[in-house]
Amino acid sequence: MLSKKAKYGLQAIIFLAKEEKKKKGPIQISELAEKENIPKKFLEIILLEMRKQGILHSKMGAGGGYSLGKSADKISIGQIVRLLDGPLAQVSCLSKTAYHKCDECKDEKTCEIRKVMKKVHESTARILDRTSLADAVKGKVNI
Amino acid sequence: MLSKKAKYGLQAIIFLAKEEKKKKGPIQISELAEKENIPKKFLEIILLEMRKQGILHSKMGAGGGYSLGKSADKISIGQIVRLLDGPLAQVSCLSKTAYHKCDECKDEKTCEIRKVMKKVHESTARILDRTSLADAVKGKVNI
DNA sequence: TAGATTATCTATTAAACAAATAGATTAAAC
DNA sequence: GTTTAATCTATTTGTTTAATAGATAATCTA
Repeated sequence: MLSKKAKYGLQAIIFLAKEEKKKKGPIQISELAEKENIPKKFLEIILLEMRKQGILHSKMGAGGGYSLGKSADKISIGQIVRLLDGPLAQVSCLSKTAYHKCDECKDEKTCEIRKVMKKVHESTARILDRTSLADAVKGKVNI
Repeated sequence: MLSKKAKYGLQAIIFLAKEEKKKKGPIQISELAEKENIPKKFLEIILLEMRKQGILHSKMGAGGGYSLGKSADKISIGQIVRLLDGPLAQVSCLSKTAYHKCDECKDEKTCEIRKVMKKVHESTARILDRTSLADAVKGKVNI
């Protein structure tokens, strides 16, 4: 399951991507929180994390707010989910972004669990990394 | 990520499936715990849950222990994971076994997050539901 | 330059969940 | 009736999730 954090983050960035098209400058946290029904303070934390990764851009002060940090077709859904919820892999020995040998595992080569989850991970990563924010907004999912 | 519970459970049932072939009667929790390096008391809980679902069978008293509750080709990996870690779906509105409307969601039909995660869920469920315990033990994964 | 606006930082909290442990009880075999 | 092994009841510890509060820093406008 996605955490609320990841869900809120996705909702927010999708909202921003849609606004981007209207060319009306940055959106304030409070507006975003209200429109998407997300607890404001929690949203602050989430947006900040995305900004630190460069997928969002922010501006302080009057007339400030949040906007996309790069073009929506350069942001993948996978990147967002990994950032907010951690690795996509079901077992850490499969993660490319955060590899870590499983504690109990005797032999990665013969581990049956790993073998099954490898397929799951591959198909998940494939979909999420190939589908950009721009695609998602259009309702297009690349398999 | 799989929880330790699910990982332990899979390790244990795979072990049992392999033993089944040797036709040597049930395996005791303590042996299982030792061979697979799983905390015994924790393993008890896990095995019990699987027994209650009918995928394991147990026998008390001397000479007792655990064995598969049905043939390994009638147990899917998906069933085990769902049992121990809950629904496979990334968002509850996609789960067939535990459907639940998302709190914040305005319209399921147009939700972009749902649309992407639907594909992920479909491919995950496909793999895990089509791969039986017997397959997994053979190192075979059905896509 | 003062005041308003808006993001950012530091800190804290409550509740839920994950992971594990301890001890008593029940069922079966011999 | 003693031994073996699963089962039940209860508790504990630590971590994570989700959220809130209040102070601070940057930017705009009048």
